[in-house]
Amino acid sequence: MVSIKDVARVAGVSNKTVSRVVNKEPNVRPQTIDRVEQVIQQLGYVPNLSARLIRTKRSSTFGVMTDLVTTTPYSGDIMRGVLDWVKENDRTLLTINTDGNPEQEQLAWRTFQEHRIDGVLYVTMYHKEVELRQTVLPTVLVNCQVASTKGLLTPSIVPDDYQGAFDLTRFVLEQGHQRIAYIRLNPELLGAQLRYQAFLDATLGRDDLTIDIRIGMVGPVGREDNRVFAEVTDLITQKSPPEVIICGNDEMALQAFQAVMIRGLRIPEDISIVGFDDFQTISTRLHPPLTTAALPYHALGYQGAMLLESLVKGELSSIKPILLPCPLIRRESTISAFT
Amino acid sequence: MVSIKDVARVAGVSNKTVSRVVNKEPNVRPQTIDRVEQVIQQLGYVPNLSARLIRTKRSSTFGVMTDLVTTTPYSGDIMRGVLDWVKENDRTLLTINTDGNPEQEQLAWRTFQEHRIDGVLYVTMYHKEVELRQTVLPTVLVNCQVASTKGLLTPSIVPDDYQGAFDLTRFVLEQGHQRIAYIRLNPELLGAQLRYQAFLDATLGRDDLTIDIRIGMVGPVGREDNRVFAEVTDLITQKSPPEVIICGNDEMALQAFQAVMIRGLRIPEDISIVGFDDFQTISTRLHPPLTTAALPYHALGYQGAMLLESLVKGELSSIKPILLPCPLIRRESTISAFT
DNA sequence: TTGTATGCGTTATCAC
DNA sequence: GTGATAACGCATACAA
Repeated sequence: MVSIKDVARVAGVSNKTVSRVVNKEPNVRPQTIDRVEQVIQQLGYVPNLSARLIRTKRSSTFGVMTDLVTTTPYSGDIMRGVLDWVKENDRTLLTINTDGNPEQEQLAWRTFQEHRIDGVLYVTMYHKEVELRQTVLPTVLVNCQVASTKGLLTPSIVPDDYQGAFDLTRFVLEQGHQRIAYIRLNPELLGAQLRYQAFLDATLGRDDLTIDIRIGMVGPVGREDNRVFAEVTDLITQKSPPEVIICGNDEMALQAFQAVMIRGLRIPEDISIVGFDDFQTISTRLHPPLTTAALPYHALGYQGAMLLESLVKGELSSIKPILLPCPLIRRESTISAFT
Repeated sequence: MVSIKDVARVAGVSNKTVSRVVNKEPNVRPQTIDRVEQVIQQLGYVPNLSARLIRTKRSSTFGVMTDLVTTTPYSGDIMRGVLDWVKENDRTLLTINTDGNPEQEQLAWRTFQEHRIDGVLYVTMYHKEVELRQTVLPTVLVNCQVASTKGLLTPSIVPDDYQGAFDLTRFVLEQGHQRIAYIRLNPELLGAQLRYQAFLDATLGRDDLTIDIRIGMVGPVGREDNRVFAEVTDLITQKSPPEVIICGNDEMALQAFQAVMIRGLRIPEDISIVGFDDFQTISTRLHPPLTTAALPYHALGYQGAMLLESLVKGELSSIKPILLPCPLIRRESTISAFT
């Protein structure tokens, strides 16, 4: 492989001059620059970042550690966000999948150290609480947060499930609906708890409402027992069925749609349905398309990387978790009760 | 940062001896090994891979270059497959997203060279043909193949869309159906062409069949105009509607399901529906679950990495594209015409 | 404006 | 079995 010395020899200059040209340092005569660049082209010289790292101690590389336990495949957009930031900021990305396994995480930390990574993004594919064993390297949590108070030293960025669900519920109430069904997500998910709590808070003190709460899925994350279809079927065959069904997420909304359609009811004329996530393959492909709240996956990754950069540079002022809004996406699966 | 010299000094041995212990080379006394390992623990020494690379010229790192233009989010499983192989084989992975943009690809190749990557996986998120400008590094194509004959030098691994669609069609015929509708995918997709051709070949010469072919989506990949719902509605309101609808993929099957359900028809009693991809969020969440063919995403990534390893080692005998089967997944959205 | 000497953390060579 | 020393490709300090 051709090195800086080869270039220097052929160009008839010293190593240092080549180095200056490559790194665009000042104080080189334009003619010399030209000549050196010619030789670089001609020999196909490409600088060796590893050699540079030994001297500078800055790898300009971030590591991503992820569990890849996914509830919706769109969470892959987090990675996309990270990759986009990294590309725009001349860094590179080392990715390791640990399946959420502590032993594999241990190995991952070690690998990152061996590569002299500048910082680590600890990414989970669904919003959850984690226990962080070690942070030998500057670390930012993406889509997850530490439970214990001692972990407050690790900055994190998460979606604002509470705000999203609160806005969604308020929207439904503004539509004038009074008989409301709520299908809960797997309580194991942190997002499920936040969304449910927001629903309760947003409906608090409204005694004019009739609220029917069901549990849609239970069991270990990713392999849960799905009861949504049965629950919705039960709901709509009651004497006085709900006017609107709020589903814990879009995947559940898909189930609800089918249960309703098979019964010959129309959406939204007979019953309104809302989801959560804005899982596009579902939300935009349903007839009618789904009113939901969007999880800001791409932004989580992008801003998470940004956050890590400022952490690495020591420019981070506050350490408290950053909440990214989940905007209400209003589509045609909901209708006003007043019309 | 603590280096090999620090360990050597504290342990009272030479650099080389520490190196021997770290790399598990022979010819070191057990006692010496113990002592050195103690000091390594004590000082928290972690070898610097960059420094090692300078000497050995082997980075033990693969690069992944991907366009991330995705038709189904499950294609992320390709990355999962790659990550799994890489983890099991003590390599690390550098990922760059190019959005399929040639200029960004250029930069990506350069970055890989700067890092002295051992080999590159060129991954596309849907099965397509690509033009490869340069392969300065050992490269394997995953989920894509080169169009021109000169590109035959680059090994590739792709799903066998043809086989999958052929088997699926044969399965439908064995069920005894004679009035068949086929909803075509965006013809831009290579998979769409292969699947359609397989359907034609599998039904060739069967004049007892009534075949109705529709185009479900057209336009640029990822932003296409979706006409499936309208086409299926049209199909089933005809005088003699099809007994089975073969959809280009699962996402289209979702549309077909809704069009059929809204009309009050039952699946599969009144009409059978099949998809392609085994896009789980859809295929297992439909009622009834969908008969389809599975795209082997994980295997593409996993075996692609394997392929790259043998290419790098110079052990690759044949260069012709590897086809991975798309197995038939038989679920309840289809029924025999004889019952 | 340019060059020389030295050091980074590791492995390779060869001598002891 | 073990160690001294050179070498890898580059950057830094300093000299010219």
